Amino acid sequence: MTQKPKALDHTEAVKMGKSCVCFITRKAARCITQFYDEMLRPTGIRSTQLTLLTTIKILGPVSVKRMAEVVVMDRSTLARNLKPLDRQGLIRIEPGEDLRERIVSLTPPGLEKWKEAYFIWGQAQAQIKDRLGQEGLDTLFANLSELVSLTRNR
Amino acid sequence: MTQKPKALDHTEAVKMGKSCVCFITRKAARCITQFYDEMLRPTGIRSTQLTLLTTIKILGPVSVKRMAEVVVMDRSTLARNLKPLDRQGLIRIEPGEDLRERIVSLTPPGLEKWKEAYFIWGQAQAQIKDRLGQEGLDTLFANLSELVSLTRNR
DNA sequence: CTCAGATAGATGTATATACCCCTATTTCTG
DNA sequence: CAGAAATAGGGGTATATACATCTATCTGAG
Repeated sequence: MTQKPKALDHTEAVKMGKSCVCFITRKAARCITQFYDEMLRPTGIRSTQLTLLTTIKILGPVSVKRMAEVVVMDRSTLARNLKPLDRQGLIRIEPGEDLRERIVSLTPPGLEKWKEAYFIWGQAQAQIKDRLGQEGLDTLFANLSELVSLTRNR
Repeated sequence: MTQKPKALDHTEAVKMGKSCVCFITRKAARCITQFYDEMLRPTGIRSTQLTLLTTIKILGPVSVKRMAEVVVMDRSTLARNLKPLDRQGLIRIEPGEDLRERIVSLTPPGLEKWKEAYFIWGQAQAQIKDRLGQEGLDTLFANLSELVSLTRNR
């Protein structure tokens, strides 16, 4: 059989374009982020920031290190992502008892902002649910969680 | 019934942390990107860049505008993401017949780099498949594609 | 043919992301 | 207890991402 390198390359490229988990996941993240961000626009915060506010709300005063573990984000990334929230006065960052640590907590304005954003988040989430159904949503969640743990525990 | 605002807030926050599609998708994208990037490290290119090389390979000489549509990426984002590839000499960017357009194409070194990276991509993809199974992979793809089209066609 | 509107990119700005290396602490070991 | 090892963050660097706005070019209506 004669080989046709060019054609073979092309087939493989197409296959990759259609089956790359990294590509589709990043693409979906871009799209879904835009969707939520657009809805959150009136609040002045973005989806990532809402995630962080929520995490702080749940974990109470918490160190950057611990937060980073929970949201599965690089420590330096998280520290930088916290800055806009700090600048807007939505969170407080102060040294902990262990002076190496920074303890993050929600300010009263931060709590208000969270409530405002949570309301809109509910609307965005409902739109997604309308389209995927609760079952589709559950499957998606299970799949993505699997992906996360797959890449974490190696 | 007496209301307990604080406790209610907390419950809602936890619910959001556990069910936010945007959060889980972004988290998965971070994890999977790190996974692929780590494997691709020896090649000197990253997963996003491999995606772009592949797209260029498939679409042949193509305008930035068209490419952006295909990969579902903002035009300005794409233009900036192409720069590292251009700097490394893996792609060529030149004016099209329509002088407003920039036409992107793969250089011979770019093709070589693509082949090298494709090989590694296959290994990464295989590891994912081992864990999710072909079926799980298909479901994941379907779910995420649904998410993309959901946010695109509104 | 001319000019108004549409289109493709480029640029400014801001956030998001991670790696590497450095510093300040803390903890552990001899 | 003193010095070594571990740990938490900070800052540098580079890429990834999008929106708003600007410029150059093209196209279509008159």
